[in-house]
Amino acid sequence: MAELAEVVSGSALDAAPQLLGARLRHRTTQGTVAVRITEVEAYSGDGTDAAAHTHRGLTPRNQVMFGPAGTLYVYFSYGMHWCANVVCGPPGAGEAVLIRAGEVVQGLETARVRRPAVRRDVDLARGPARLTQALGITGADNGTDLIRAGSAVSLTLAEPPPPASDVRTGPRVGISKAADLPWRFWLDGEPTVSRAPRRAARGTAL
DNA sequence: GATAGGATGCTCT
DNA sequence: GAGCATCCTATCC
Repeated sequence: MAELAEVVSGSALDAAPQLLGARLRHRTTQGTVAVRITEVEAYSGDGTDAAAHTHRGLTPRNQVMFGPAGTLYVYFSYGMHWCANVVCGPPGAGEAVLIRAGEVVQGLETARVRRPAVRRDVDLARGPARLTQALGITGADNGTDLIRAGSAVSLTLAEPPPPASDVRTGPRVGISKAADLPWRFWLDGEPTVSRAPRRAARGTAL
């Protein structure tokens, strides 16, 4: 099986589809919650991606994204939401994969307590901000090493990986720049995948 | 079911 | 001061 360190050391675009099906786990005093990742987006640091946080260079907020691959990059968005990314590429590349949605596979009770307004379990982590809420991830977890055993937040690749025939790709969601790039990846048929605002967006096979 | 609009505060120009 | 990698509620089919 592919090693996580090896996967994330490649470009975000290469790593993103390989992170589908992986498990993201957060251990806290409240309990451990884990999700199986069903939807991701790649953000490139090669200068062509105007939507990437690193597009205009190093800032205090995005410095983690310029760090080593396999690090958790958490940022605050819209004044109320946290979003989680996995840093990819060599140090200084400024690439990351946004974790957009997942299925809660461990700690269901804890996730429900954190998101009491949710009626259906498939909505617990459907959307990037919902996913961090269900896992209990906040800015305090920014910079966590996802590869090191013993970290509060850890990432484990799917074994076996999901078949390529189940992976779909299409335009990213919720951005205004470089919105035409098909750098969103998700698992076909998963009810936990967040839907595109408009148009059915069935996506294309990988 | 689909869509529109408000909430809310950090980040960078 | 403008712009967000969003979510939730209300309202209308």
